[in-house]
Amino acid sequence: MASDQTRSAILTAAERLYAERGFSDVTLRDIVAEANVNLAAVNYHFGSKDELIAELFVTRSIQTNRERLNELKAAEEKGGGRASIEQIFRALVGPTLRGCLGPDSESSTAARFMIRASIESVPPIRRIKNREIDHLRKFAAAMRRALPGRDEADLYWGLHFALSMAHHTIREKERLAKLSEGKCDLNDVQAVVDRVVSVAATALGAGAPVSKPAVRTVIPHGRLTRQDL
Amino acid sequence: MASDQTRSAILTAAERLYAERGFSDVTLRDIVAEANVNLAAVNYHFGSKDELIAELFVTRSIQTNRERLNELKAAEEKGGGRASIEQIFRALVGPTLRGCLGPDSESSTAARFMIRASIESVPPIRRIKNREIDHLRKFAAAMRRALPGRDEADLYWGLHFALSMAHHTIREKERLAKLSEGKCDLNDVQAVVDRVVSVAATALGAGAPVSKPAVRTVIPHGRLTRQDL
DNA sequence: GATAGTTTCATACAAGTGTTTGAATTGCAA
DNA sequence: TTGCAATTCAAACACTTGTATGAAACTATC
Repeated sequence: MASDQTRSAILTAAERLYAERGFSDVTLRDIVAEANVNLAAVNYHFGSKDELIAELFVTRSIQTNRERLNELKAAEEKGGGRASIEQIFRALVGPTLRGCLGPDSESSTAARFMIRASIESVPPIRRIKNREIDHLRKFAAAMRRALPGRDEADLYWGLHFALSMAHHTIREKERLAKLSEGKCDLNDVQAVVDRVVSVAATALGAGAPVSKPAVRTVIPHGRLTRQDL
Repeated sequence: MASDQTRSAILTAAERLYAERGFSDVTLRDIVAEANVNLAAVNYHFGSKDELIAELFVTRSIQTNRERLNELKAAEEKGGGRASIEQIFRALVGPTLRGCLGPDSESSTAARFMIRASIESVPPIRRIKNREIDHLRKFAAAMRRALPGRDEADLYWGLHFALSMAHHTIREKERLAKLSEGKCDLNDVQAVVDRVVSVAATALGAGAPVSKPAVRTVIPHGRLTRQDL
């Protein structure tokens, strides 16, 4: 099984290059040059370029989804099996926004990679995103528990809008900063999360948002367990 | 000047193929085969593949932006130089949503092309989108007139969220339909527009949304005036 | 230390890409 | 009809791309 040295060198180099220059501008030859490995190593270790990209994306997605579910679970346990709608939305959009915005989003390769993935959307990543539905259903279920009797469509629209605001903020953060001439502070992640949660919750006719801190640890790339995402 | 027949045949074929199969799957050879013209015609008439894509996108963007501004202007004139925040949001998201959602979005090549452009985001299109800021500033100005004294950042966030919900709904309409198992009706465009406007306006602390019909005419492709977009 | 399995390597492959070329053709005006 | 510019065309160009190959180097086991 050797040291996996080559394998993780490829992952690290690929993530950095994709984060910096985007998927369409980076070739396998760029990656192996950066990683100081042979060209054939990519196909040997990953099978194909697309599988390499998929593994990069899955690794980061697993982390985000785990954080989301942890936060949701914590909120529900504290509330005796039921979380407030604000807590649910916070668990949904918090991890993503904290990961892709904020002070270290410029320095963190993982964050910049995920932003690229959000903007460019190449085929292997699209395929994975399509499997995210099961994950979202868990949040829909939590919302149903929080707002019983509420029209189902309203709940889904609320979930959808919460994700809309979070993802679009990440995708277009530069444009928003330029448009607002810096008046919208995208570095204050806490405030951004509060705002998104507040708007999403208000749209559902719930109360005012609550504030809550959170931590984030970064998974290094390595052999992947891939329990799906 | 000849008949421009070749030129518009290329535009038509390109838009259809891009709409159907996406940018990454369609080559110039596919396009010229569909258009029954010579391969070199693309470079002769457009200069490059990217300029062809840019022209396709600019044509449709001009249409959307014109509709937006017309609707905004109409609302402001009716309100004596000041439109309500709901009217402003409606003018902003209505044309896009009507164009990309609704019954004819499956049949309309233009609509499917714009959805592709929203999902895939290739370089020439990204470059054009970056120039959209001037256009958005006009809406920011209208919002300032509608809600004088309101914090500037709030206004920009409101504008941003309105666009977030509209664009994300277009991008992920299939996922939302699947997630909600059809409970979210994306064919009722009027209702979708109402919902987006309502949420965006509520987020700004304004009142309930108003309802308003609108018409849409499709510009055929042809020689482009390109007064920017 | 021989053997079997894994990993690395240089190199070639095969195909597809947008673009260019220069000659043919067309259309229109003088 | 002639002349000239605009357009079309077949062909090739010049690369880049991801992938495959088969020998070499390494590693661990017996």
